[in-house]
Amino acid sequence: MNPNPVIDMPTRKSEKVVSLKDIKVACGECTLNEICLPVGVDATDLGKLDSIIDRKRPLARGDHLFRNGDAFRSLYAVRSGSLKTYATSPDGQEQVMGFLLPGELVGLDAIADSYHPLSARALETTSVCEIPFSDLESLSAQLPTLQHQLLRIMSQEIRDDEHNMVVLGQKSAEERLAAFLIGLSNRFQRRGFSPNQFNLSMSRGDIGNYLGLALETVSRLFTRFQNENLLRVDRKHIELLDRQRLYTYSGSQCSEQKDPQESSGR
Amino acid sequence: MNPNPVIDMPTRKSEKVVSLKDIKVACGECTLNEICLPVGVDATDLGKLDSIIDRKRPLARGDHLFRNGDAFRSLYAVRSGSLKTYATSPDGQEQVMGFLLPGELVGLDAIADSYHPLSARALETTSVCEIPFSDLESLSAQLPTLQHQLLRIMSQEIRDDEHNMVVLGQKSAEERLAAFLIGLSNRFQRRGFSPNQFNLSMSRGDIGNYLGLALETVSRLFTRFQNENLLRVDRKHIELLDRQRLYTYSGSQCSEQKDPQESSGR
DNA sequence: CGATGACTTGACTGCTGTCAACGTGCGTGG
DNA sequence: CCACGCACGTTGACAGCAGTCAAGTCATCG
Repeated sequence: MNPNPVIDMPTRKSEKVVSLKDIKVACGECTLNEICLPVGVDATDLGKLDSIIDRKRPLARGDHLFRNGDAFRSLYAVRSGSLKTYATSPDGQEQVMGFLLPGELVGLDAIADSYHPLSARALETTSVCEIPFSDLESLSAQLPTLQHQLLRIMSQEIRDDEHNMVVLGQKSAEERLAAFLIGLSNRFQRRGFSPNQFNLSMSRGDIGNYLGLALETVSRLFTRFQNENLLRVDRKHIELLDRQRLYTYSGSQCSEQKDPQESSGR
Repeated sequence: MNPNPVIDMPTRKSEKVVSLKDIKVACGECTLNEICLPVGVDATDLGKLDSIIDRKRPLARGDHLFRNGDAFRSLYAVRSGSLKTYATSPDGQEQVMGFLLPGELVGLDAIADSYHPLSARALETTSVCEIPFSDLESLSAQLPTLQHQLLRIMSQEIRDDEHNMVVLGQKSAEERLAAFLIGLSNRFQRRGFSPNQFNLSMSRGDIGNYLGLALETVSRLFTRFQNENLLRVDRKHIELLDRQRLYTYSGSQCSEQKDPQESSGR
């Protein structure tokens, strides 16, 4: 139920102090290392990367990883769980900018001006790896594959954002939701989860906000898609019944988060 | 009229072959070097950067710098003129993704998968510096300031794209156009042009496409803004009469392309 | 078991897209 | 130099998608 087959993690509600060693899992043993920062980095160099990374205690649902305006010191890689990032407008309105799944990097937009333009909040129990940026920069200068992978990840983020601009700028409500679901499905698949069945960790309101739609519209579309036998939805649980047709619904050219790095099997 | 006070350039219509030396201007002498890739790179290292950069002959209006699907080998820095980037959907539709002004880098979205996901086309006579990416990567590993600046530029791009997502997802038509004009104005100012008076090198159709609006809507808004004495518009020429009020119109929180690097004075 | 928050459904309004006609400026060619 | 044609831009009429407001339902948790 809780999408977390990746890492053993202290039981959710236990407040007892957990030794950091217990949740420390080296990149080499992390099942995400084929889609995360270490891609292409060989075993010996992986140790150097490991040594700068700090595995933190899990965040509870609703906890902030950082807030809009915080000084930028580190990037974070999601290890398990999920996050949302959002901007806050002067009048207090929230604008959801993205959802982050295991293996994805948060905070790339903060490098430019050394503070976080967005806030990041856990949507469920979530653990992250903290990667101090100055260390990462030094290490990148020494490890060409690491430098390359960092640039690739940032490039991929730019491309994904461009894709989102198309979705937001040109697509109808139903196309947006379809594209969103296909994108999520692809991302889950890439992480070894079922592409046809998953739980949404975010609310309807978050989805609507992210897609530039009213939450009522999202809700209506879910029931419509269900009536058309495209999918089955039960509260947070989604089952895609006809991924192909859903893809067509999305106005095609939807390939959000499609395999960025094809290196080893799986 | 032609926004090009930056670099001497061969006369527009002359078809005679121009020696490459004639248009070769080293980064050190380029007035854009305070907002371009060389930021922070000192004089001696600038020579190394220079040596990998290839200054090409100017593109004519309508020429492609690269096309969707082309292999990725180089980034390009705009030296003078302007470009638009756009995606092409399966059905041949164009989606404008951005407009590029002097000092800005094109092609950052192509690093991830080694081909260009977008096409780039000159909106007017435009010259660019070609920067072979493999050379840039090697050099970055040697020059920490160059590596840092490259990461900053990519981070800035991500942030700008996030800003655009807010504009497209949440803003009304008038807010979008106002935000677009404020953003352009800021970018012109940064390059030493007047922030209150400039020429649009792109068509109404391009603007609408970029903002997710029908070109008719863009046209209507221009006349409305003019009637409200926010600006004066004559064909391609725009004069902003009340930047403050236009900013308010944009739904605020608009700071697209605001001063990224504040290092040395003017 | 009641309260709270998330979600669903309905009715209505309005913004913005579409279709269509018309105006305007520029380049081409006579 | 003028006339024509074309591309680009403006303006108007109308319609439809999606937002807003509002009421009602459902699940979860104390």
